[in-house]
Amino acid sequence: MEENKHVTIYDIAERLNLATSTISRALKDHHTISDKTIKKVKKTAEEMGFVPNTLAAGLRGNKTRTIGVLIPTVTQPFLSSLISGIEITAQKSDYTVIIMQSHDSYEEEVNMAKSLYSNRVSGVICSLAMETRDTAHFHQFSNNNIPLVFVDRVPKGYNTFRVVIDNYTAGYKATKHLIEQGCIRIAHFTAGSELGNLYNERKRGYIEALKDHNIEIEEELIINLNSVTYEDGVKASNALFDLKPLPDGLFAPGDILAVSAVQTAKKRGIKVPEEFKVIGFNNDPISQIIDPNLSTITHPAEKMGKAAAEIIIKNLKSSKNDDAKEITFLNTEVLARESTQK
Amino acid sequence: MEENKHVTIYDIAERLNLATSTISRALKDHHTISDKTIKKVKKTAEEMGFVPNTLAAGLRGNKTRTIGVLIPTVTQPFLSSLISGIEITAQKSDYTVIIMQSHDSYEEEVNMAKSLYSNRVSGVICSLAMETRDTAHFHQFSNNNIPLVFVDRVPKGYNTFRVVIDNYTAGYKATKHLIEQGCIRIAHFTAGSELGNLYNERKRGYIEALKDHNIEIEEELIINLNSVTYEDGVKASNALFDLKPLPDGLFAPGDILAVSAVQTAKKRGIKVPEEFKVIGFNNDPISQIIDPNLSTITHPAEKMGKAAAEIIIKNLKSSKNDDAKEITFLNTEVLARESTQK
DNA sequence: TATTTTTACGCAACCGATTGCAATTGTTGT
DNA sequence: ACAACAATTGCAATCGGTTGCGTAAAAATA
Repeated sequence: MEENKHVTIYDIAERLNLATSTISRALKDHHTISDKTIKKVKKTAEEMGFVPNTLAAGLRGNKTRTIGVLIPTVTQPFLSSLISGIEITAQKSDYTVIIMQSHDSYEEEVNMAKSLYSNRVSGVICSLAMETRDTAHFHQFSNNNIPLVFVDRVPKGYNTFRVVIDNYTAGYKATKHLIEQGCIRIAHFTAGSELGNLYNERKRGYIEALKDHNIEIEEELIINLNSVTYEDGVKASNALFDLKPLPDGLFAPGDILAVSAVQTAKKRGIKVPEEFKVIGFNNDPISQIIDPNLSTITHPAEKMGKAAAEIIIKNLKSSKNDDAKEITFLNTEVLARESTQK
Repeated sequence: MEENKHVTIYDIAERLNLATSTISRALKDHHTISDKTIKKVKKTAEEMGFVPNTLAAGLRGNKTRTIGVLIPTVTQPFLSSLISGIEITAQKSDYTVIIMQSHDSYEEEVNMAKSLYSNRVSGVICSLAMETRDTAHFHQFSNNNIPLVFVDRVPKGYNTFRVVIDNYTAGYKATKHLIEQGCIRIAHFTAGSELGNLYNERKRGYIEALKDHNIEIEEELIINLNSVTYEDGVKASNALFDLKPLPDGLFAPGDILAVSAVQTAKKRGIKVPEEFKVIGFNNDPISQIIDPNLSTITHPAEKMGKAAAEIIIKNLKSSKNDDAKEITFLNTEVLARESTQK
């Protein structure tokens, strides 16, 4: 096994009797270098198997062309699609993506933010951990002019870029859809109010839709879950089905929860959608697999990832220090499938 | 907005009237530095908000504590779980993970391998792209003593670490399970023989199991798919159900395919598992959602990720240049659920 | 008290690419 | 043929930690 040292521009320079500065410029098609030299350098670089050391370039230029992604986990369909979008866009502009999982832990998020900073990422895309209550650990980016984009689970009162959907409207639409399908006693699952309180927003939409249609809001139909997991969904569903006059609809703010409700209903002999209609959220793959197919709200994960990455890249190009950090809203729509059919 | 320059060890050195070498060593608890100084330095570093520049350290020390992950996509459940495992293990040893998606394209894989090398990753974990036929683009790692671990879809005839399951045995077990459940005409979906030919192995297991149980191998029951997708699964399923004596079982080497078969069967009025039993592969989330629940073969994604990361980290610690690159086999087992019930 | 051994810290080169400015060579104009 | 200018290329500093080696100060030994 050869212990090949990495080939550097010094090696090329020596071979061609040129200065490293010339090599460096030639490789980048700098206009002050003659075409002959450029060709010669590139050819030699290729021959010698030269691969630029991005560390050196990054250190010198103080820019790494790296986007740090800090999210709760990569295994949720929404988040893995988000990553996919980020990565595709980053790739096109020759950016590298570093991914870290907070596992919804505040402490890990803080450490990882520091780690990203330590890696001198050029930009950061983050979806907040559930636990996170304050965002001081992101100041290191803002203070150093490193573009920061929050996606989906975004903090309030922090002037940064945000890429989100309108959770209020989405919640409203989902609920309205149930009403239109004939539901009159509509339940709702919601989750602990975290910093990026998207569940609160969805709930708000739910409540407004009911109000607008003159349906009474019943507190017992709104169940608060500890976590958005299948297990907690089953618990909540059972609690729901224990109610005396059975609700006839459910707006679950996540497909996993909706699926748990559908399956629990089945087990208890409640027919979906005849007796009980369900609409989920996210359009996860499972929504099309489960029987009956799940009506749901689209959540354009990949688009959001692309949008976030584009914001970072654009912002990095035009180094004008925009103080206005716009919020990007992406559309959602109701996907009416079997689980809410009349 | 403050244009805070990053705090460096030079800043700390100046403030404390010490040399940068002392600062550097103090921050790492070097034994030649007095406890007093160490404490003082750490306190000051903290106060000044010092965050080490990993680029500088990486450049100088030629080690970045970064693991590059090169996989087809992050959105497949198996692969996102793999990442999760890698990331968890890396995190524990203070390694950073860089992720790149080849999208099953050979060309992208080549570029990204170069990009990882360019980023001077300390180690590489890769699952090959479908298109990939040769592995020359990985020599840059092997030649430079950068540990390289292939996972799941691994090349043959390349002396590197490999973390895999025994696809032959898994295929054998799956088929045997169907036989035990009473199937006598068992179909099989397989996919184009790529470099890391795990589908071939599973097929081999399928064939051997049939032979061992004196069941004739019928070529028409073995359907070759272009891609392992839901759409192609539906096509293959329809082809299968067009056969005159209907097969009574299917070993699908992926849960998506199995699900497509189950749903196609349902649509055509074929009862699962009464008339047609199906076993999948991977234990994807959908396997537990679909009705009937899908029997499947476990594929320990997270464990495989952890194992791969551990190999890299271990190998990096003991810099002894092991020429023996062991293969790690992880266990798989049959999860008997509804879709193969007698 | 003089000398050897520890202990604690400083000096300066180094990793590899980038870049402002200087220097050299080549062209054009007169 | 010579000045003026453009086209190329070289020099050397720089980014920020790291580390081998040297040295001063403190402690131990003679």
